[in-house]
Amino acid sequence: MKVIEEKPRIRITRQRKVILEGLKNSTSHPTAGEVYDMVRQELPRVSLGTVYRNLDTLSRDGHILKLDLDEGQKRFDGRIDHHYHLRCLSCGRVLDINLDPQTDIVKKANGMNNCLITGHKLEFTGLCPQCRRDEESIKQPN
Amino acid sequence: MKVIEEKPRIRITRQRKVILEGLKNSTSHPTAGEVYDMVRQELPRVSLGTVYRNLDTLSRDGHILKLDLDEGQKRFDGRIDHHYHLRCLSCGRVLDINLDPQTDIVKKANGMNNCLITGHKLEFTGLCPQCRRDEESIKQPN
DNA sequence: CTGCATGCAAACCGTTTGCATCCCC
DNA sequence: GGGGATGCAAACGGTTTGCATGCAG
Repeated sequence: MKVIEEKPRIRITRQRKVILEGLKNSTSHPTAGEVYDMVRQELPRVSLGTVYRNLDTLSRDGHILKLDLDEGQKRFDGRIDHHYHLRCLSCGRVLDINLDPQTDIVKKANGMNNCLITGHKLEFTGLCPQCRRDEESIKQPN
Repeated sequence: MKVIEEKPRIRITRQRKVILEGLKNSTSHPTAGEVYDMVRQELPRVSLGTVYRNLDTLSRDGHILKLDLDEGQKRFDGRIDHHYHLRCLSCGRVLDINLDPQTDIVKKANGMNNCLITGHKLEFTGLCPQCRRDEESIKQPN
């Protein structure tokens, strides 16, 4: 994961290393608070402000993604290629949806209203595999 | 959409009437604070709490939409059919995008990951017509 | 050794809520 | 008249920020 070395602007601190590696090794799309908890296990004296500042810096420099899904707080993603998410309405979990970026939609939308569309975000809602299974087993017990 | 008649639960107060009519006659997707300002012109003694409570009630009952786009605060929409939005990266304005709901995408995504997708939200980003024009006139002055 | 990054705590901002009063039905 | 709705103000939760100190380069 030679993400940081290529951008000399950012100073590599222990806090940053832990945050970035934590996110790269996770698919859980944690909130800032959850990242804070994670980092604290390795660096107990880290401050929440530092976590916020670094999540900001790292996302601004393109090392991570800052996700703003339909809930109060933001989430962070170590996977930075353009992809979509599902938010489970039952448990709140956020999962990746492996659907190729739908550039044709952007093309379709781009003609309308004389706008110039440069990006898009697609958020799915529904049930994650676990909750789906749970729900089905309630309705149809063996 | 006989939404109101079937739900006698909501009491029709002056505050609610002003909020709802204001939203129905607008396409600007105002924030709660902007709705507050609008209502205050008619009911100067209205409280911000009341505005929040009513925006909540009205959206919960399906009379308006609560939008959570990628910015700090939520916006509200008097148009309740499923449609998409563009957020202008230059001026922050939010506009409707008249693109039919892309149900085929949901179908495509639904097979993956064993999820059960029940809804989706599509947010475009780019330049609104005004800002697009402004930008072009800067680059290519006559 | 320089100045960006940190820890700490206070501030911030959008939103929610408790309570006494009001007013719609 | 009764109970939901209001105004007011305080509280809340996530996030940001000012400042003195620390540490990476």
